[in-house]
Amino acid sequence: MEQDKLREAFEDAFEVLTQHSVGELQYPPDHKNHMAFLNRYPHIRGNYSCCGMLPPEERSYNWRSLTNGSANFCREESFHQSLQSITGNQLVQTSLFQQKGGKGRRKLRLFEYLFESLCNSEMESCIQWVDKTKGVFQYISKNKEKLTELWGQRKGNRKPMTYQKMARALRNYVRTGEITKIRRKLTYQFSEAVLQRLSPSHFLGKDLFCSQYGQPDQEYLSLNHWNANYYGYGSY
DNA sequence: ACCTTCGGGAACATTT
DNA sequence: TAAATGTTCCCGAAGG
Repeated sequence: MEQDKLREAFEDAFEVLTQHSVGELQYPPDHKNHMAFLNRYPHIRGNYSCCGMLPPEERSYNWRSLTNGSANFCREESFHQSLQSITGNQLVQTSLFQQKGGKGRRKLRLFEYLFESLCNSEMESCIQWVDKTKGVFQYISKNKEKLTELWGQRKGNRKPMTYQKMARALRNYVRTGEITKIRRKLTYQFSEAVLQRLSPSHFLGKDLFCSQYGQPDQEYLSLNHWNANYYGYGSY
């Protein structure tokens, strides 16, 4: 009984944490890891509301829930403060290159794959940060096809993925506001809401979003304001 | 002129 | 079944 509760608590905590990271998810295989995890992050105790996540049965992965979730996440000061002890890398490494078996597994999305690649030093020759804090990144012209081919393989596409096709998918992101195109060759920018989801630690210390004085609805305004500046990257 | 990059329409496929 | 999320193909434009 006690073990079941502990296990549930861990699963909640792990999911909460990894939902704000990137990639496909997997529960660790044994209970030792559960315990080690909880000991390492005792502030995360399997409360979905601690970062605005819905319980699994209510959760949907559309854009609206993503932005709402990140807004709620930013309102939770205690969780915000707790995360200060976790680096972006730690968050990423918790779930990168992993798969969640069993319930609720979802597809890896392209922007998650891009973020994952940006955090992977082995992909530096293919894609790099231009301004990590603002989520601006750039494909490396010479090797970008390697990155796209790996994406295609990972998705198990019928035909090889190309930059042309990946860029087409990115333009869909531009339409939905998840990514903006920077007026610079091969350069894009994650939207702030996407960045918050992928790596909340990006925003630690940014009073723009996590201020205790901030109003929840302001996120959308600030998001627009933030994106409105994207033409200003001509100096890069 | 050529190549690369960009932008979008449209049909189609897969997953949730 | 419908919606979400790409994937694939195509065409034309812009810029170096």
